[in-house]
Amino acid sequence: MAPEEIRSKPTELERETENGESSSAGTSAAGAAAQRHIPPASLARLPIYLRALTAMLSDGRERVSSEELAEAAGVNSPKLRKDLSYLGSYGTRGVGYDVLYLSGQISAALGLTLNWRVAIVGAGNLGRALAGYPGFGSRGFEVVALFDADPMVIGQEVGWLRISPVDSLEAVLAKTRANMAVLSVPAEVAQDLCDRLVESGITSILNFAPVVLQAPENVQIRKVDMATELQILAYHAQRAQASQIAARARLAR
Amino acid sequence: MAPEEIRSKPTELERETENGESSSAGTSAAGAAAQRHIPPASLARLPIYLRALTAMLSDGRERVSSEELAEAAGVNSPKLRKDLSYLGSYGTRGVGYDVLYLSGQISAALGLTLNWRVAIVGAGNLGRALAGYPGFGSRGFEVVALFDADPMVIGQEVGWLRISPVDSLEAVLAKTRANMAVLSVPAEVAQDLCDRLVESGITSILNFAPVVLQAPENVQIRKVDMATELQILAYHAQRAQASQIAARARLAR
DNA sequence: CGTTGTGAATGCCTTCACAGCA
DNA sequence: TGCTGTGAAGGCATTCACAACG
Repeated sequence: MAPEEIRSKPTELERETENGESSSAGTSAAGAAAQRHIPPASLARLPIYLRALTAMLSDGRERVSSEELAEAAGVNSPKLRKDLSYLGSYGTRGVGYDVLYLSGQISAALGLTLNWRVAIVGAGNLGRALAGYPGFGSRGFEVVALFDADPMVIGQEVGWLRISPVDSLEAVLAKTRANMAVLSVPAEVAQDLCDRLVESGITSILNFAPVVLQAPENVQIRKVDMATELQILAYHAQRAQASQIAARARLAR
Repeated sequence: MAPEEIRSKPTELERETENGESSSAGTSAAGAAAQRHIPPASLARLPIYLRALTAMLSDGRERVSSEELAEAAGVNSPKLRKDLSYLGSYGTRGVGYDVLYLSGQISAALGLTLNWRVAIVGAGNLGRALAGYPGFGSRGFEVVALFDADPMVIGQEVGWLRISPVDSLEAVLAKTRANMAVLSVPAEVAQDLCDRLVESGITSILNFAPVVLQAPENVQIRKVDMATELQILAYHAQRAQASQIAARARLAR
């Protein structure tokens, strides 16, 4: 359980600055993350950096500057450096960052050294796409269960998994010791299944259904919604179009 | 082409306040949106409000207060009101909002009254899931083409569409007059296809591939990445776990 | 009288410039 | 000398309280 910290550059590292509560003497942190809290906006970019670093690693790259990494991640370099500074000082001035070391540190900060056991609820095209997504396994995420309600698909195999009946949700979650869930079900049943997941002790849910889920606040819910994204694109496209028309009208005048 | 404005409460509406450039005399706006610019954070929430309103409409609901709508959308009511205020004053003090009217106004602001013709590139499980997604058609988005590179799937039918060879991308985009694209292809080929889309005049792209795409800045790109979302969940779950362990350690002391 | 619309205050995110260090 | 790490400044976003108004 307690994740080994990936090291390769043993410099100053120990930081005892707790996150506010329980200050005073060193609680010394049972191996795992006693890191201070990362601002949400920065947190959301860390996976991007990690992905870029991983790509560099497989290219055999050993060092990288903030400038290059920022470019690869599509941000500017001061932003990148500030983001990394929330984790610690893992670079070398005048040189740059060690690719392997930095990726290890980001992984640790994100908690990817732990074993995440993901249950996917809903085995339609989307659920199957997710189950077969290669990006999962490579990052400490293991899909341990796949559910559906349709008797026609229950029992089918997808990759290494057999689709379980959603009736047995609670039992299978317990047996597989899943600690995360992905909801890829129709909107109408999403809230009900969310409730059952929460009831079963799941506290991290990724929701693909186009509804706002209600859950206790100790449950972390994130949503992915392509309709929303398309609508935002439509807004910008419409504006671009409108200002083009306006420009043409100005010319014609 | 020029979208009809959905009306049902003809009050003060005309706003000529252009977005900065081209001020002076009334350019009078060719029917469409001459609205002022909406802050990104608010913009991202409008689709959620719209979805909640649509659900209320189909429940036969006619009026709603900011409090109720906020609840349904998972935000607090001052935030909702401020967001709506960027569009205009569409409520009635002491009463609330007309559900139909407000949803029409949000749709118009987002540009959903125009016809968006979407091409989906990549017909794997994800691409098929997207092609069959019911949320598209209902919001002014029409899937007009579906591409794949695999000779085994080219020619297959998905819903009303036949899968086209990606070799004919440019030709089919032109013929179908697509003005938006969704990329649901493997990461390795995403940038190449993005380039071809841009070359063909597409300026709005929704990217599901786990790479940062490079494109000219007049091209709007949005990304959806489940690996990123899961990693953010992992971060929070790990923290919750860590602070639980810390609490237990404090008790044991 | 109840609910919207909005200035003002607060807090968070980003940018910038440069100090600090290998 | 060159690149990282970070305080300080500026710009958005959110919150709040209340004025405006049907």
